[in-house]
Amino acid sequence: MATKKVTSLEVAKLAGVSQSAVSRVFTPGASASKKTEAKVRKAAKELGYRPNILARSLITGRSRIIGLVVAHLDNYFYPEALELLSNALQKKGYHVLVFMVAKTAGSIDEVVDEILDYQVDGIILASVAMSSNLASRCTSAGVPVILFNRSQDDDTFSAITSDNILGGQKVARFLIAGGHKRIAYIAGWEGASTQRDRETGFVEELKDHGHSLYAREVGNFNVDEARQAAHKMFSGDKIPDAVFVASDHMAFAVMDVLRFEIGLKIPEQVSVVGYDDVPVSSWPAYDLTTIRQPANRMVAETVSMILESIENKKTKPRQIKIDGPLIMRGSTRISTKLSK
Amino acid sequence: MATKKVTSLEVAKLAGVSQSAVSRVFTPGASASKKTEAKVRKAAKELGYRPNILARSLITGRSRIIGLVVAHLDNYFYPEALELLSNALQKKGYHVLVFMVAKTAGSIDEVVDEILDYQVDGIILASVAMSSNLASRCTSAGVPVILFNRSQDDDTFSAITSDNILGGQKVARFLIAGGHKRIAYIAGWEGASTQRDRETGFVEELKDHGHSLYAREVGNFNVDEARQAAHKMFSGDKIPDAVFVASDHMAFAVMDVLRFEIGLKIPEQVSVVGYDDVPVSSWPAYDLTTIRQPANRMVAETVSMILESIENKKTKPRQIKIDGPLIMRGSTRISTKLSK
DNA sequence: TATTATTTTGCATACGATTGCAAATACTTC
DNA sequence: GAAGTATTTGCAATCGTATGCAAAATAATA
Repeated sequence: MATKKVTSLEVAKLAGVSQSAVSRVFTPGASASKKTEAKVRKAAKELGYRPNILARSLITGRSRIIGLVVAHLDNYFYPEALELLSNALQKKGYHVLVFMVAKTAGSIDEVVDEILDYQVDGIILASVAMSSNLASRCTSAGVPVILFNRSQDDDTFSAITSDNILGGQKVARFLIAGGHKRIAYIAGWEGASTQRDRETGFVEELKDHGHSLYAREVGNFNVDEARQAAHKMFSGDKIPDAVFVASDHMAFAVMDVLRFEIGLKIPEQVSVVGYDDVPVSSWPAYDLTTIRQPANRMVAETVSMILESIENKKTKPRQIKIDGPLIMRGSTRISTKLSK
Repeated sequence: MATKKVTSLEVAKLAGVSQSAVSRVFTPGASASKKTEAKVRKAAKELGYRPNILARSLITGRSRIIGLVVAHLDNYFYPEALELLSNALQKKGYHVLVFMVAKTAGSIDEVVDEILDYQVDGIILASVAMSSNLASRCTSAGVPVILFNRSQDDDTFSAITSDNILGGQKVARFLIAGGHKRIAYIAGWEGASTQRDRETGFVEELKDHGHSLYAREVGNFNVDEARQAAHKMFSGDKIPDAVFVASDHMAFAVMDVLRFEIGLKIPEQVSVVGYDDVPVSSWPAYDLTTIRQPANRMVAETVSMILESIENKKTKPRQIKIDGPLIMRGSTRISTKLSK
């Protein structure tokens, strides 16, 4: 009934020691004799005492909270990443405070300010950009910032991404090797580095092999817009025979339009390639060829990097790109025989 | 460089007022004259001051943090719910601290203990059960607990769910009306109230109409096990003509098995119904008939209920069930001869 | 203008822990 | 058993903010 908070002082009284002794027992790396430790532990258990993390944070200056800013969870790559991140950080004694934002750049600064209010030990920005103005706020506050699945031109930030340029190249080589002649691209949101890199790698590699982009539309990483893009792209008489879609999620929408609205056979008439390798991609209904973003390795790098930055504020920002394989599935044809 | 924390004291000095004055300006509902408020605001902006939430929490006893415990994000209902929850709470000035847990009951108590360490103002358990032992810890700590998408037999907890019993009934009526004769069920994890309620409503309603369950397997809310269940269920010679699957996610797996491994036509040979109405259900490749869990309303109720409990500790626990419609799509046939 | 009612303000304390310092205790070693 | 070293312990200050209380300033009333 009475919402009683058990404090270290009460434990101390019960155990017959000083309050500092109690604190030392619960502070890793502090010295206490076996005897007092035993007494304190016993008293603590009896009262149900647990240290107040907030009070501890106030004095140590570390909250063991990591702020995570994430835009949408609609791309199923993020739930996966979030789960892995949270688990990995939990194992290290940290926890994740989640902040959702609209994609519009304006609100992000505001949100990061809120984050800083919580005295977080670090910030992870998932697929979100940040004004350099605010960036300096963070660094001057001593809070490391890491970009996850996004990079920014200025290398003031650490950033973890898959190797999007290389990924785009792989797709290009794969489609060319498959004998495709009219290769198209459906882009994500142009403000995203992931989008730009995927397209750059893809287009450059096409060019290097004497191909050029046969068609291009923009889907903005959005299912509805991807649908429209597919309609536009495949409405004429001379349609592409392969399309690289900048994310799996858009690719699913594109496949649905091609199959169920336009009536094209995949992969016989059109090959479709995505990017991310979210779980749905492997489901037989889509069976989508795609580039895998190795979420577990990306998360592992992110975690180790942010912890390192927390330990040692001097660490220089690094950009890490993690290579991911092309997962060949049934949405692409590989025969060199031409269909038209 | 110098990781300087700006404190209210520094602002006070610059503004030429006392520290309390600064505090009052930033404390909603405290009194300060226009003049000092202006001075303080100016100084604060100049120094980039923002109140330290942790220090504030220490004294007010409220952290404006809500602990959210969630098991897996693999069911795509949860990302959606998480996003809505986080957004709604953010609007009210709260933030979500995420704790991932394994589904095994043991670890949950441990996690809730960790949560309490952060002095959270409330706890939301998403699809997770809790020992009554721990429950009393929370209430005695004055921390309200709400179950989201799960209920527990003892009504010591507030719980928000969709009306799973009614949902199961709706599916039964719908399948019977569709003229199905051999109606089967693939269950979720038997430890979940959602599973039990869906099955209860379904089976009872079948019985009331003179039907009984033609077959039953268990999928444990798990894609792989759902696959196996489908294989088992549809391997004999006399197979069901309709199957209700306890979650959309499992239903997708079942559909894939039926179509691509067993070679059955949906809905001509088998009707499939799911539960949740996750976004994928409406995608043409699945086009799954399902019961919608109204995530937005569930979240709205959850938020208003937890805030209410925080304001007024005396509130009695309530169980709320929210009705969701059956969304009819292409995975089920509707008999032309039979009608009601 | 004098007097009272109302705000505003500063002082000092509290929230629940950590930690440097010095005193007290335990342990070695001769 | 005494002297010296290592360990444990309590005291007290501290982290950054909120808030009760009394004094000061302002507004309201006669």
